[in-house]
Amino acid sequence: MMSPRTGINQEIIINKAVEIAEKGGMEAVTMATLARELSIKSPSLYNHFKGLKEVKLALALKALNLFYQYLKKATLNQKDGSEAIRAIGKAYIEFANQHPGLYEALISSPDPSSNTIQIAEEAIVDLIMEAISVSPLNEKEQIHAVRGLRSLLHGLVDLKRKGGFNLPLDFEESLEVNLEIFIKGLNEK
Amino acid sequence: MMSPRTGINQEIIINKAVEIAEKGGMEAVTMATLARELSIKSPSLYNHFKGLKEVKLALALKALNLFYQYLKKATLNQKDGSEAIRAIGKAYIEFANQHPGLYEALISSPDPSSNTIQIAEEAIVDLIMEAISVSPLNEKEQIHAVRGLRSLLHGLVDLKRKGGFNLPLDFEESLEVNLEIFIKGLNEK
DNA sequence: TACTAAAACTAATACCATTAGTTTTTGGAG
DNA sequence: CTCCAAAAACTAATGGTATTAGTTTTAGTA
Repeated sequence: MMSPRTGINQEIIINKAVEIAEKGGMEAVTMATLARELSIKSPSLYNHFKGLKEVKLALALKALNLFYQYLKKATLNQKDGSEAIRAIGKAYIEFANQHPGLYEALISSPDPSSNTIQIAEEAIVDLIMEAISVSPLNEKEQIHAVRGLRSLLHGLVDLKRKGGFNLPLDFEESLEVNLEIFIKGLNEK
Repeated sequence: MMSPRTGINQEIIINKAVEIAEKGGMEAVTMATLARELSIKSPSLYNHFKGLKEVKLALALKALNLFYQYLKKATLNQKDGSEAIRAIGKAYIEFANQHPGLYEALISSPDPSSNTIQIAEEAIVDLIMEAISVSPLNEKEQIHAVRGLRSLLHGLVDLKRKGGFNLPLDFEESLEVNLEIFIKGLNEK
């Protein structure tokens, strides 16, 4: 089906990229590192991807889908609104803690306007929307609130990773307190 | 006082780095670009800074102080808690919109454990703390809430910049709705 | 078995940061 | 007023990165 000389392919490259991102973060995902780890020379990678950006885009897509699966699992057991929000918040931070490299990959897509990326993001947004749609807000406000919850969670992850939280105060507790603040604010009309 | 051959100095370099960051983002802040813009050769920069990381640290510090001044001004007119939170939130997003390169610089300090950086960050945290200290939360919860507000605002900025908001919905409105959710959640016990 | 196309390769270019070693310059000491 | 030492510039070189062009290898298919 693929004719002559079946060697490395896109899937193999992206799997290796996942591995490298998990070990060393996005900074380690380079054509040079990929080639070394795959025991080929870096120009050979251009037979499969146009360049590093395209590799990172495919990696972002893979990471987004893994992230979605993780969040989905966490919300499977039917829960009411508040519980669903807590479950999503907890899962979001768990994923980012356990897979910092993948989280970095999915958040720093080199081309956010890409169709495939937007579709994958939409699935996550829909998941969060379900949890929030129980609130007394109108639909527009609910979409704003989804942005708010995503921003809160991403902000917590990103500021923590960048050393923005210096006071000796438990991070998990910060998550819990702020989820409660968000839930209360959402339901108090 | 500085003896022989007074040429370029740290201040001049950082001012140019600010200029470059404002125009082209942190990606454009390189030793090569700095040297070109200052009409010197890049190795000469090493007479004034140990390397690019040190330059970026000094730039982050400068950006943090400018950011602090901006937020400070926005909260000068004595306001009650909720109004202060709205003012800080608005100013935070304004600064990030008007100076995306500086915001990027201050948030991506190459060494968050640096003393000078931590002191500058603390000033900003204190500013936000003042606004939040009106709430009925205990002190520990208030610190968590400061983290929450910072995370919400940073998340909004960062997700927007990275193309994370695709629905045709006004960004400023997202800010306003989520500030109200936060304020309500903060005050409802 | 031979051809073809994919996938590897080598070689080269053009960036980047950084180090080592050399030259230039100039304020202040004599 | 001269000279000298130290600061700040320079050149040259190394090694890292992405990428392009052109060549060789290889394996499935005709």
